[in-house]
Amino acid sequence: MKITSRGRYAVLAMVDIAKHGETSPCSLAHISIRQNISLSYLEQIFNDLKKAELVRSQRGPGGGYKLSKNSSDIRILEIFDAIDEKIKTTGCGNNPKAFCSGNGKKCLTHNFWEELEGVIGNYLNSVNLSDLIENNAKMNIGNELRQ
Amino acid sequence: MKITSRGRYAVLAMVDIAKHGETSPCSLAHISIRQNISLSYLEQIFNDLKKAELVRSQRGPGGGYKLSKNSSDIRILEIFDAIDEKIKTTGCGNNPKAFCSGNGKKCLTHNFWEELEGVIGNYLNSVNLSDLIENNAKMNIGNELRQ
DNA sequence: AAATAGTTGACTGAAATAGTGGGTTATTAT
DNA sequence: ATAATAACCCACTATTTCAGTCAACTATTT
Repeated sequence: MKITSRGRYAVLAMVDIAKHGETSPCSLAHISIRQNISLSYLEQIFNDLKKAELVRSQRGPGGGYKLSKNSSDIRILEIFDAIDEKIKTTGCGNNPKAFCSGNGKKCLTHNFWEELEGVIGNYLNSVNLSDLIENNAKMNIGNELRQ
Repeated sequence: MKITSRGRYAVLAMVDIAKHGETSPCSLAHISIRQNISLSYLEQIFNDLKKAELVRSQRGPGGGYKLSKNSSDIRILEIFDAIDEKIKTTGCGNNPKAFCSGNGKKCLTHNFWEELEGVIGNYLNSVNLSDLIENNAKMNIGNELRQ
């Protein structure tokens, strides 16, 4: 069970914007340096984030990206959906026409995997960007400082 | 976020044994047919399950694998651990000596990913093999039959 | 002795992932 | 106007992981 770098980067970059982009937009170049993520890779990711209308872009000097809503209104699950980071634990992808074994029957573990997907999805849906920033602020007391 | 086939197969095969191997051992050949999993692949997986002492083997005709404990005493998380299906959502793997960025600092999202790992781990630890069989029996009422 | 079934290790094809690189277009500041 | 900036877009590649195969060997039972 792993998360792709793409997924991790997307969330990290969004937190970065939530933190630094309150007033003026954040350029990908800055995010790239602050969070140590390849610029070209960020471009691809933000293409998707923009399509999903989680961010707005501004071209030219002084431009960059801003969140399209309040940071407390952007849930991590939305970011996952935007970049197509799927939560997929079943083998069949829940296609009711061709369950697990392909013979229309669910395998012995199908329901369990679906429940696991639910557990993960619920958690990702319960956390928003502003939670992450607050959590970080709390944890920083007596801990390493974060960028 | 995906689970590997290896992980899915391991749990599925263990449920199969829990269901069919009460009295006499289950051969991998039978599991292979019933659950539609490549025999050679199963062999690799059971090598690990045996090392972790989740199953006992019996060679020769009539042989096969049996659970080494009661099905209600085998938690899904143990199976994951046995076959090295890691729950890994951080980028750095939680190595305290070289966090996320490699400079000793945690990234902005590190704590969040760790919490997610906790949520998933807790769930996998809360379910055992006998739960899966019972759940299936329940769901079968008014649902498709399972193999 | 023959059949069964676990044990072991090397190897392969395919797919996904992560990342690079080059060029284009819009906007802003000088 | 022009130069700088930064988003936008597309094609390509290297690496890794995954899933599965193949072949040979050993122990056990009938």
